[in-house]
Amino acid sequence: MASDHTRSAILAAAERLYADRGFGDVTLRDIVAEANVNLAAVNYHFGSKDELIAELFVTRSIATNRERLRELKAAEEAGGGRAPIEVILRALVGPTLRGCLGPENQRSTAARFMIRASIESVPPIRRIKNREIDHLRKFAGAMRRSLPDRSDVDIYWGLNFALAMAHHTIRESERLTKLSEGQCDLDDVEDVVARVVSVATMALTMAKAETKAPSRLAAR
Amino acid sequence: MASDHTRSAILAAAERLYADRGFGDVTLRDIVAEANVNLAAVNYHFGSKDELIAELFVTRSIATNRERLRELKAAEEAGGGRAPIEVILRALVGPTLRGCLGPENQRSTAARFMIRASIESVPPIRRIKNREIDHLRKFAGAMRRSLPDRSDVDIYWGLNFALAMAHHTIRESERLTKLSEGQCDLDDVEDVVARVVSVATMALTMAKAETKAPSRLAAR
DNA sequence: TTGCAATTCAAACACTTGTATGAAACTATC
DNA sequence: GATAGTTTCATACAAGTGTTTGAATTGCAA
Repeated sequence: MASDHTRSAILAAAERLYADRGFGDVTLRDIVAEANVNLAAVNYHFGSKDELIAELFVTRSIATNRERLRELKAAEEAGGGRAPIEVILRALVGPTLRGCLGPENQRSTAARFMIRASIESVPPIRRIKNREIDHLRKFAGAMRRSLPDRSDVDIYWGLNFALAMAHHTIRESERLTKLSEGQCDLDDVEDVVARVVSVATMALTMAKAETKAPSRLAAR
Repeated sequence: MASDHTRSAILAAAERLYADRGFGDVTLRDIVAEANVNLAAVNYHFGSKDELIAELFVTRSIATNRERLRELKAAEEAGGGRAPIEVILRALVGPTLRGCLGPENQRSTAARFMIRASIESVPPIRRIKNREIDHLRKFAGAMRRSLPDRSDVDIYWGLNFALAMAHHTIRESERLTKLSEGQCDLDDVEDVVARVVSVATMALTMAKAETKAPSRLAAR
């Protein structure tokens, strides 16, 4: 089998470095140094830097999507085709939050890599990313089944806001800690998950009577 | 005064390009081409590329912060020291959303540049960014005055979520449009503002009884 | 006009990037 | 153990980056 030691060493090193420092300032030379392999190995095994990134993203994307869907599926079957909205939202944002926040040694390289990918949107990833929309559509479907009275538009907005809160909290966790002078405990991941899920649930279940009322109350 | 035509042409071109394409793939040569000036002009007038970016960011940061605070101040004075939470939130997220969404010709280069800066977090900007925390603290103060019964932690989380929804919606507007197949109308900016403000208000005013309840309902 | 400082310009520099090359080392099959 | 195919390696390459240089040009004061 030729022991693809080099190949997987490159993949692991690349994922770790990208997760830690972003795509912007990680060079092939950084990666091969971290992986203890020769510079040319990347092009030999993957063809190009972009193809390395693409493979990394595709692999992780499939894995985490399958993981999330499994959780969702289980919840829906347990509820006879309908899962409570909180459970759906928890399946959507829980894994990512748990993988990116909390005690350092419990964080998942994969989750952090995926967050980077969703943030920086480098060309090779942007080309593939449509896949994620189909994935989100499945969640939207489950949400619709869970809340048959809400309009599609409201469902999509709720989904959007849930992802917004989760991703932004991950991205800006340092700023929130600093702003709150440590009062917001981002190491208590389950509390963070609960907060995000709670607000997203409210967004999806509360009446929106006064939503459109004072259009420009504060417009100067 | 020597007619700083070149200087301001560079600033304008850089801001426009950065706003459109991000810091990642805009080179000095792109900027000077857009500004119709010589390549060396950037280093002559600003010292370095990083100092150009820093000046751009500082200028815009001061301006938009002053703008937002003016709106906030006015609202608080009109309410005798306390402004309704909706108005505060609207002052926080309204200008940015209006500047980045809506009809193309109404979008603001400044707002789009600031969003890029808050997303990509390039080194010269990261060094200055502490300033923004002080700015957010002022909003947190107003929110605390508006909702004296809420804990500081809840205030900070509400602030965090409001910014999360606004920024994420801007960043991922294209995806939301695609996901909802056009049903979510991101050109109707006032509707977007209303939705963000509405959810953030709920997050800040609703009781949080069940928040901490089912910690790992869906954990496999 | 003359002189001097500020500005512009074309060109080159030093450096980093991803990629390509061809020889060397290794591995497995006969 | 010789041989063919795979993998590794040091090195070079071409392109792009921000920056520097020193001469040309401009604008303004004496």
